[in-house]
Amino acid sequence: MSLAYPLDDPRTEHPASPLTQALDRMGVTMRFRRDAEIYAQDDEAEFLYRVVSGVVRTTRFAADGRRQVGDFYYAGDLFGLEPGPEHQFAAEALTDCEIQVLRRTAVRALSGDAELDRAILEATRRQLERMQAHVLLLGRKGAREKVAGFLMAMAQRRAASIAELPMTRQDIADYLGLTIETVSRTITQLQSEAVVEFPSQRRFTIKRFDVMEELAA
Amino acid sequence: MSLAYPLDDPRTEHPASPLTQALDRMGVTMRFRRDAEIYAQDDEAEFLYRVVSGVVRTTRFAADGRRQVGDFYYAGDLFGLEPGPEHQFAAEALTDCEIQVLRRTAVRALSGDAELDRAILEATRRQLERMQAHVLLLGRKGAREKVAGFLMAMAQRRAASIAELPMTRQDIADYLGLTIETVSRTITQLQSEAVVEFPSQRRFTIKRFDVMEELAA
DNA sequence: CGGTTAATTGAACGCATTCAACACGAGTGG
DNA sequence: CCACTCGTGTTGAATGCGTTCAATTAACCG
Repeated sequence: MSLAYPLDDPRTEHPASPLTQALDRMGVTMRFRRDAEIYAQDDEAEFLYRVVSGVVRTTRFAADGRRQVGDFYYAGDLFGLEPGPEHQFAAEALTDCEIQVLRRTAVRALSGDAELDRAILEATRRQLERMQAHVLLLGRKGAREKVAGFLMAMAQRRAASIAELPMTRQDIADYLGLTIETVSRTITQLQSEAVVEFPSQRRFTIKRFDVMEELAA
Repeated sequence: MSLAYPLDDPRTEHPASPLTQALDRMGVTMRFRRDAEIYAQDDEAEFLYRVVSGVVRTTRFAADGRRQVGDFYYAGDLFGLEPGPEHQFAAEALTDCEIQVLRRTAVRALSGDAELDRAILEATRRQLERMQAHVLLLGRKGAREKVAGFLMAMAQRRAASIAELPMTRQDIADYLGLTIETVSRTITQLQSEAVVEFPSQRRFTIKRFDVMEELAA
């Protein structure tokens, strides 16, 4: 079983919050292989999850079969914070990954620890912020703007000058509310305009940051 | 100065949470007239807000001048919970309204009150839930589905069989990532199919719940 | 090497947009 | 009462962009 992407992924080094500590102490680390389901849509929201390595995506299927990708989570990110008793989105392993899992009731038992509560609130706030950014992206009219916005966000996740896309074009399309063909065409177009460069299908660098910023603004 | 909509709006009766109590005790009630700005995009996020009466919308302007409507808030709803030090969206009075305002530092000073923290977390969770629903709406392909989804959500806010739309077609369009013309045409079409009925431009009832549910699913 | 999935490219279509004109209601003043 | 205005909403016709369907190419892995 060889991994498509390295498991150790020292991206955003989150500080050792009480929540991280609680997960380390009381959480169980589980492994999922590519495309395995971590939890299902409409499952009880009874656990809290943290990505140790790999990448996770959340998805929701509409009645007509269309799929909406909610978000992508990288090492250090918390997910499963969705409100309500049931998950609105399913969570799947985009790549093979390690996930720390903690029962919510365990968090609640630890409560009274105001710092822990605050850590969860902060994580929820971050999640909200990302959803707002997603709304902004989806609200954009043009495919160029959507794709550019997505690539900019992906590039920002990486400190390195070259960014990787662990997800397929289909994932990107379902995230942006477009089709694979449109995503592909748009990327090709941005390349031909020397705005971005794709040395391979899943790796890219931004050549004209100004143009991209303008599109993603 | 006559109001377009009644100020007393006993819709969702939120329970008297610690947060509500704190707002009642320490909050200041302010009045805004239609289209007045409650806070600006990129303002410091230093207050917490609660709608007493009237309706509020949050908006964000892109660099190209396009406007994205983030959400609509009714009596009892909390807003201004956005993460980060700055507001991602501006808040404006959609109708004349009364707003209770509470300094965040005041909330923080009251903290240690675990119940209060939990109330804020719950409000943030609800906000997140609404953003997720918004992402789902925006991700939909067709204008029919978007408009139907919006009308369903608006109808659910009202217990009454007849629902009101305090916002303009432009607001709806900017919320759904469409144009006013498309919103108008779609509504006309739904009417001609006897799926919804608009006795006036701002009031409607759903005639074929099954069809609407199918579209909004 | 095949075999399979992912990604790109091409051509025709369809839906939302754009630009423009018109309708409607509320408020104002003759 | 009518005429006028302004904001809001509806309707029409032509355009354009993303989609759809289809075929081809590229990448990955046995």
